[in-house]
Amino acid sequence: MTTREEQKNQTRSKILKCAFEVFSKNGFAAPTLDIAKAAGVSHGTIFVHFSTKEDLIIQLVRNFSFKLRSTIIVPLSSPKGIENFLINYMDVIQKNEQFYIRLIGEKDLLPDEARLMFLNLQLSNARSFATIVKLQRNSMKLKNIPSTMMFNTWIGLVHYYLLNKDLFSPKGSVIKKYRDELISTYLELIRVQD
Amino acid sequence: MTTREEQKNQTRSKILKCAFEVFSKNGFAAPTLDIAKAAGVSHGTIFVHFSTKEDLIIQLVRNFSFKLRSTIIVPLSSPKGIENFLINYMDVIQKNEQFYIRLIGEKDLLPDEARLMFLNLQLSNARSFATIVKLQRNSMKLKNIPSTMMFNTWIGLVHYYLLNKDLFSPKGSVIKKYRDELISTYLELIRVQD
Amino acid sequence: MTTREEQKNQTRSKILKCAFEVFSKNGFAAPTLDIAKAAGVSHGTIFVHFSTKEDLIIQLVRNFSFKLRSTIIVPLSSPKGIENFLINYMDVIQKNEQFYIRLIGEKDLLPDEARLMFLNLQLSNARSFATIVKLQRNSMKLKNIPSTMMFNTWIGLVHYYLLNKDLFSPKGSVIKKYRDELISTYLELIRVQD
Amino acid sequence: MTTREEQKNQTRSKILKCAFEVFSKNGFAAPTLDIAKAAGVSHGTIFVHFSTKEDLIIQLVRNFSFKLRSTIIVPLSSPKGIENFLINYMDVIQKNEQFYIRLIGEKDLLPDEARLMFLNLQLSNARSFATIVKLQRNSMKLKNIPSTMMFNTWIGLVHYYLLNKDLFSPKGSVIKKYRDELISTYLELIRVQD
DNA sequence: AATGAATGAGTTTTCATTCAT
DNA sequence: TATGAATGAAAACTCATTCAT
Repeated sequence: MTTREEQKNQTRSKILKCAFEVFSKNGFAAPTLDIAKAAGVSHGTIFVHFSTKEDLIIQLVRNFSFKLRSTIIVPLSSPKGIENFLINYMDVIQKNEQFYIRLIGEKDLLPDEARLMFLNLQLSNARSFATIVKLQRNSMKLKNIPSTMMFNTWIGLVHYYLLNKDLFSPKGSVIKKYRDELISTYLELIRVQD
Repeated sequence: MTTREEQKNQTRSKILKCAFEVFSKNGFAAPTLDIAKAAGVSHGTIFVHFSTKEDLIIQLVRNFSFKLRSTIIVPLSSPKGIENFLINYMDVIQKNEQFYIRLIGEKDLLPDEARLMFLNLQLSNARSFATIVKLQRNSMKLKNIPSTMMFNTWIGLVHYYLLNKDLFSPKGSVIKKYRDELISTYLELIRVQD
Repeated sequence: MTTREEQKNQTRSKILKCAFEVFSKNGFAAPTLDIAKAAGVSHGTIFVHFSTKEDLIIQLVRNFSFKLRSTIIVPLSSPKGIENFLINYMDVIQKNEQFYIRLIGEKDLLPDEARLMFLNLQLSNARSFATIVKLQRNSMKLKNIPSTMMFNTWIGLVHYYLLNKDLFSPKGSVIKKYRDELISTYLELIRVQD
Repeated sequence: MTTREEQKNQTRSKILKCAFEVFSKNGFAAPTLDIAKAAGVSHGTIFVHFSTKEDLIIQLVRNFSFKLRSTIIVPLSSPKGIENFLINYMDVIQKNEQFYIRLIGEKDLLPDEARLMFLNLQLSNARSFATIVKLQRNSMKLKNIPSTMMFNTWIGLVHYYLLNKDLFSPKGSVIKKYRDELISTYLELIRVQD
């Protein structure tokens, strides 16, 4: 890679990084000029690397999905498979809580392609979860509920807390504050009591 | 009421009705001009009846909260109290599904006053639910989970389906399609199995 | 005059009175709606009595000019003619200080006709003053200066204080505060010292 | 300075110049769109260079005050100090007569900052004048009048002519037409005659 | 005569995007 | 490749004036 190309990549990365931060903080309606300022590049430079604001968002969501996908561990045959999955899931989200909140909260502002990618990520997670649940049914008596529903209940609960962060945890991370309570509640719910 | 007043009220109602529809369809960022067009009045007329766009939204949310409040029945001492509450809850939401979705999905675009009103409505519902749950514990064995968490799980699940309506039910009402499944799943989860 | 006509006149007077007050307080750019509210009549009523806002202002200035004209006394053959004129002039202005300030300060917002009327008033005053000066020259040694200039110096000084009321007397009347100082300064200036 | 910067400065200057002309001609209530048209730039361009209309006015008044300040000469120890000051004062005003008239006539439309700057300029001039008067008292017998009053009489007279330009000199410059008469009248007034 | 709801042209400001340098 | 000045299409809101009642 030539020096020129390297520098180009660096600029591009810088923009992506700063866009991530600006959008996390101010939402996807934040002006592209703010991103340029944050990245220390000119306004026009953004459009050298990304044809439109939509394109920038798409790349951002693509990277984000990829990162999440590669971070979410699916502990297939563990006896505590579900719990481990949930713990890991929470940790992953917590690391990019603000951006994740924007993603689920401003879904309708996203370009179609970005929305689809994020959707696919969730579907993929749902499938992973379903697999784990299936395996876990052996070692743990679970409520007789379709695994889709099981996942949706979980993700619904988590998203509810995330979207109402200002209510539940205005200052710090919601996930950090409620992680354990959410997990234990959920596990309690899906378990058949003896 | 004189004819003049009637006509004024009609215009006001027409604007409110059309604003409700336009916001339901396009979100709260929809231009006031679109509402004027939909209502068949001039742009200026909107500001004769509502001092600002924010004011219009506040009135809209006020009416909506009031309607919901007066429609949500709280069947205190029924043996099927929880189930009846949930059925009723779903029916009420279903009637204004689109607007409800905008309300929870574009929370951050709302004027403070509107956000607070809607928040209070949800808190009020949470309290009603808690009361019912307490009573129901006698006639039905329930999971040993704080009633707040019980409500949040329910509302999280429902909101998740609403916010992902395009995924679950792109054409018709999500609630109509999933009402029974959501209720039965939820009841199954909170019940202690024998 | 029939009762009907009486009432009509009353409404008209009420509007004129309130317009005078509103314009005094907020300037001629004040909305006609504010005047209607102050007068306790409907917005449309204003345009029943005055075809346009300009027309209303014209009537207002006409009345005002008339009132001033009839209040300004021209003490022709007094030995203290000039001084008496100045004292009276100040008193007359002071009674409607705010409106007078608007008139000289927002001259360019006035309809042509109104501007002309107010101009004529000032010309008439200038002529009166010239006459007095001529008579006074007998009993008092005055600077050898054209009487037009004498008047303009006086009115310039007074208007300067009026237009900078916020500087000279932000709370109460400027004229009240500076009347004596302005008069004595002026008299000192025009007198030939021995 | 690069070509780019030069061009930017040119646009900025062009806007300032045209704003100066448009405001001079139509007053500060003139629409920003008119300025854009006069400058041959798009409406948005104005707001690239000036964050708000108020900001534009502030810059304009700042430049104007600066120009006036640097042009007004204070001939301290001259035997004809006062006369020279007045001549120079008139010349300076004459160069930007229209704008100066708007400034004193639409004072209340100005942003606070602009009003303050122009006020300070006048105060500064008043102080200069006071100094000159003090020195001149040696070489010329002057009326026994506070120097503040001396300045106010002068500026009152000049402003009166300026504000009534349409009366005194509808076509050309008032100052040009009346400069000498105003100065000689004023000098005659403040002098003690022997 | 009085009402007051409705009109619509006019105003400032924002911001993604373009393009000459 | 990067720059950043310039663009122009919105968007919310104001207010004198009209007209059916």
